[in-house]
Amino acid sequence: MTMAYKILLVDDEPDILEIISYSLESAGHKVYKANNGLEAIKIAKKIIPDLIIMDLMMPHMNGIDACEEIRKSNNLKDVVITFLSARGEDFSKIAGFEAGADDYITKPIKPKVLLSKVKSLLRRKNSEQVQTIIQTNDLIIDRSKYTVKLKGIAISLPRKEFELLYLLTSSPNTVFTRGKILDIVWGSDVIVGDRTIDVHIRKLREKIGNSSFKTIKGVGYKFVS
Amino acid sequence: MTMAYKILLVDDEPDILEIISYSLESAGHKVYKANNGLEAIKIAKKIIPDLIIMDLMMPHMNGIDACEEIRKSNNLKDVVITFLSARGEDFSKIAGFEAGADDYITKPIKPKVLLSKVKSLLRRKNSEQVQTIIQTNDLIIDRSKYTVKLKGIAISLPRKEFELLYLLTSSPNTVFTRGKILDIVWGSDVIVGDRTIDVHIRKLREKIGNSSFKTIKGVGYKFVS
DNA sequence: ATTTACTTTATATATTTGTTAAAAATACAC
DNA sequence: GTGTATTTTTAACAAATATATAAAGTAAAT
Repeated sequence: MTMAYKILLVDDEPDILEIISYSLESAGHKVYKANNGLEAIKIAKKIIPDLIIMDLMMPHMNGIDACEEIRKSNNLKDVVITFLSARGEDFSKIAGFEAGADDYITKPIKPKVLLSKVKSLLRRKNSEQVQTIIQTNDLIIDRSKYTVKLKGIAISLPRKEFELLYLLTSSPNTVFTRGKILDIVWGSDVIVGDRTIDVHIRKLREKIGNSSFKTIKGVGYKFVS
Repeated sequence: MTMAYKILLVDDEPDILEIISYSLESAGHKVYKANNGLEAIKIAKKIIPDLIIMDLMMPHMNGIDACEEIRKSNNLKDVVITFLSARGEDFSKIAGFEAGADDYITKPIKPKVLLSKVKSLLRRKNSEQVQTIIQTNDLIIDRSKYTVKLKGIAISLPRKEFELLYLLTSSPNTVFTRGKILDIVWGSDVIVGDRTIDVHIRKLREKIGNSSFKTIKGVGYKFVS
């Protein structure tokens, strides 16, 4: 009954990477590896891990900067991040929390300690989850599975379209301004034009039905149920 | 649609001040400038800006101290404050937000990024509005949802009509002069004729009912409940 | 190499908003 | 009450804006 999680492991020492990954994998998790912060960000964006375990000191990009960068990404806001640090790096530890880390583990790493910590971190994450399934007349949207059913038939939506649909259906009959949509779906740091939203709405209309999405000129869009 | 905000810009480098202020001003904001923290506090207390963009490192008084000082002032508690920081400046200082900053922007500053951030910060501030739902005998008006229900039936109104209805119903049985209506619904710097208001009233009368809107000849209109 | 997702751009289309002028209503003086 | 001046209503039109859509470019994934 142990759920398998995606864990991203980031360290520049191959030995550490090996040791930790072995113990996590034998606990049934799927482990991805990166050698530095830059690589970590790249992989994280791709796989959207449940947990990131990251060394503080690394070449190219250190853990704190990487953490900061990761927290900026909309899809990765809720990922649990924990740092690995050598004993005595007290100051950095504090900085790590400010960067958005959830916990830290001191080297040398004892597999047992690590596993129990991972378990507790992921449990915390899971219990914090909000509403993941939205139902309307014709739609069933499952956030955790990333699936949409229209009148019982599964349809597949790319990420942005899904997020947009999810946002609009989360408050039916409520108008969302383009600004708000950009903030939530794209994230406040992303710069895309307003027309981009229109195009995604169009795609949703094609797939879900024209009448479900109402344009409020001069204001924004709403999902009608 | 584009609301003009008061933005206080604080930096000791005249060039930066110039560049940022130019891009903010061309976006329609009113920009005030200060060269250091002390000056910033002085100006802020006077003008009560909507947003303060402040450099971290400045002579006389640095950004963090100024920020703390500003947060102490009662009138300035709700002002949005964002720091400017050079890339690589001690992260703990920036990300701590202990001083009460809401966000930070790293130099070098790209105007597009800045504007998008400003937009999003100010939107956040604005969305913390209070009363959004107005109820009268037959009407339910929800500002945040941008919806109007007349005797339980949803009707849709274009923006200006909605704003006008919202204004009049926000104080039923109170006469609004055309001047006041123009100021609030159209904005004080927009120039449209008085007849325009009459026409919009007419449209509301068509949709909501003639008797709801009373003309006070020579004065203005009121919503009767 | 091909497909898929996302964004941008330009043009077409639709809707909202604003103006005008004649008609109607109202206020007021006599 | 009647006439006159003033203000508002109304409808039709003009102008300004916002959105829809197609097409094409970009980047990433398979």
